[in-house]
Amino acid sequence: MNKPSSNPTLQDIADAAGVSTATVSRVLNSPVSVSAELRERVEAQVRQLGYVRHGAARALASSRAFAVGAIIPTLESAIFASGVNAIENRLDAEGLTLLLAVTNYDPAHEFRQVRDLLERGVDGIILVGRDHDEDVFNLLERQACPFVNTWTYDAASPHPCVGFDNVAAAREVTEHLIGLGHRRIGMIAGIAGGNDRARDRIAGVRAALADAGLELAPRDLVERRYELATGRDGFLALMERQPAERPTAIVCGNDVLALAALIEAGHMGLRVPDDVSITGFDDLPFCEHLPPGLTTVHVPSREMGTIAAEYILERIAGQPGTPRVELPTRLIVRGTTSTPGQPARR
Amino acid sequence: MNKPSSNPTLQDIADAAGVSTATVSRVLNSPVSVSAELRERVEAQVRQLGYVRHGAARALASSRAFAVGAIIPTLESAIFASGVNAIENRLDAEGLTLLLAVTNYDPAHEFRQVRDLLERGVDGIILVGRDHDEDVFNLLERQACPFVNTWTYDAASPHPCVGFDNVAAAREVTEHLIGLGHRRIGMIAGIAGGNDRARDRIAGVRAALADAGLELAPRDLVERRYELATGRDGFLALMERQPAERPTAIVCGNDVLALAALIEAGHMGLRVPDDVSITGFDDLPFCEHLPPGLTTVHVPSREMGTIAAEYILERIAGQPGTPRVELPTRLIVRGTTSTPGQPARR
DNA sequence: TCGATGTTTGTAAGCGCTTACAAAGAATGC
DNA sequence: GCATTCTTTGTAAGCGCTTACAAACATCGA
Repeated sequence: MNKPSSNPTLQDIADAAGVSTATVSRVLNSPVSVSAELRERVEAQVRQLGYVRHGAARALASSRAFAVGAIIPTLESAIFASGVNAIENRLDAEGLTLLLAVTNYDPAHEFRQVRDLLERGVDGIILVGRDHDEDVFNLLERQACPFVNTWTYDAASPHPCVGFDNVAAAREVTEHLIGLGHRRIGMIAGIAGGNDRARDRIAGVRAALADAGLELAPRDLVERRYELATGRDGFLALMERQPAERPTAIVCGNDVLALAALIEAGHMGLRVPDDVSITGFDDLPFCEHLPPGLTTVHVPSREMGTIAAEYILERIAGQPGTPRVELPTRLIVRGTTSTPGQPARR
Repeated sequence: MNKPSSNPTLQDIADAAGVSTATVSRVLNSPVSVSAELRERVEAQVRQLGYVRHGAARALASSRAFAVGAIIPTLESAIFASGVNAIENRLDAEGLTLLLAVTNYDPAHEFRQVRDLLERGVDGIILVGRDHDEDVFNLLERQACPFVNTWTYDAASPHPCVGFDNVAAAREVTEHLIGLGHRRIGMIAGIAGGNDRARDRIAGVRAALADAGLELAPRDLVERRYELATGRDGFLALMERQPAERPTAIVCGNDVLALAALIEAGHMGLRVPDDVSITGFDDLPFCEHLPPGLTTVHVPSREMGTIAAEYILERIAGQPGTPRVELPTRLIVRGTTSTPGQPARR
């Protein structure tokens, strides 16, 4: 409770405990290498003086920041919540701090975030997606900073990634619809520019349709920001035609867009799935609760976060790590999809 | 494109430009104090060599980290998205980085996050709510780190805060319901322990009821985590009684709980607002889209974020700042509330 | 008992930057 | 023209820590 003029330093602890700063440093960083007696004396002083490490000095001397950065596109939805939590848990167990940054889907902002993180000396960086400014990769490589792309898996990518195959997942959803008998399928995609997940999902829908001898007509594809208002607008654009001109099923780029579609369908007086089937992507918590249950793709975010964190930890430890990990997604069929023109299955 | 053995340092730039490290430092930090000629020469080398500042060294030498930390409870909902974005924008304009951390409503975790941020030397910290571990405040004060509580306003608090009066806001919602004729009002609150916002909102409901000579019966109040599953369970607990025994209106601690209530009401075959009125809190984007429109309390998160960031900036600049700022909330009446036993107003 | 080996601790040299201070030169006033 | 002031630049001393290395001491086998 006594207040020194300023924060105590290692030296202060050392003086108070009658040891050298080296010993205090050891007590803090590798306690086993110090005799029990000194260790206790030092720890007592650390507590007594309320010592708080000086991270900058530590980072400078050790050239390790004991932190890993993660840069996610948005805080607007819960998409990244469990992934980020998993990353944090894993890092925390290793004594590392997670530094979280948000880009709001702005590449220039992402570049700045990466640079800021690098300036802070983070030991590794976790990114979302594989579409990043060329400068981002240059910087990362120039600084020899371990990094990994997540939420995407691309065997052909030159960069490490842990995620899933968005093309295959979107293909699976579409095949589900085709299997139900849908022949005219529309899509409300995310904005594809600069967003590989959005682009891959469009490609997956196209591929499935092509396999069935069908196609995604330009007028049946709209791109919208991942928001309710824009999603509703997208649904309206697709469906405000003569019934015969409309798709009978709409694949949405993510669950938010699907929710928007559901809402707008209700607004237009269309029944789901009787009049139109709707699918989402991500399997956010609300999917199972919203009647009639949103058919969607479950994404293994928690696992993805853990594995991404582990990869970075391995790289930090000087090991090569597994640079490309593919995780499975799972189609979750609920109540928003059914045979065209038929009543719901549940 | 030539690759030096390791990252260039200030010294490397200085050598390449034929100036001293002091000059390079000045070019980087206060360009105006350097002659145009030297400045250009230095900037050219900075670009040429791809120089990236060494934040730790900078922090150590200047005892400024050029970063501010923000610690939020969760990433699970969009509640903090706009507030955090606002903080980031404001800090960015000042050349500071936002370091974001998440507690998941765990006080022990919050303490560690604060300590980590302090170790990283952040120049300020923005917290959510005013309920924090005693140790958190001790640490903050001991380190003389500027901080501010947000999402709460308490004139009597010994700590700086910028936010709104949760008691008054919840009171306003309740008065709205009482005004509509409701006499038996139930509440699905957030978990009050360790969460001042949840507690204040309960107090607000109680106060409004008391003013009208009513009360919140113990059986009409349930506390639930802010999740759909738990919220639905809460609604069920309140409503699975004989009609005469049920509240006619349910005040929910936030929009997620209200959405859960809406869903569960549908599930139980209760019409909203005809059979039961429901209110939320936060005014998340979905409120206006979900039919019939959720009556809720609009929270000025963006403004709150900006003002909190500005307060911290002032404190960093050595000024006192305005330590307590109250922002207004706004009751947004939509379709989920009406006279008890009456059809919807829209 | 002695040299070899292992363990614990201390000494001190930086890590890359900022900044007080000094120095040198340019501008100014009288 | 010279003293004074202002502007620009350089010199060098740290900031608080980690860690290679050395030193001191204990342990052990032969």
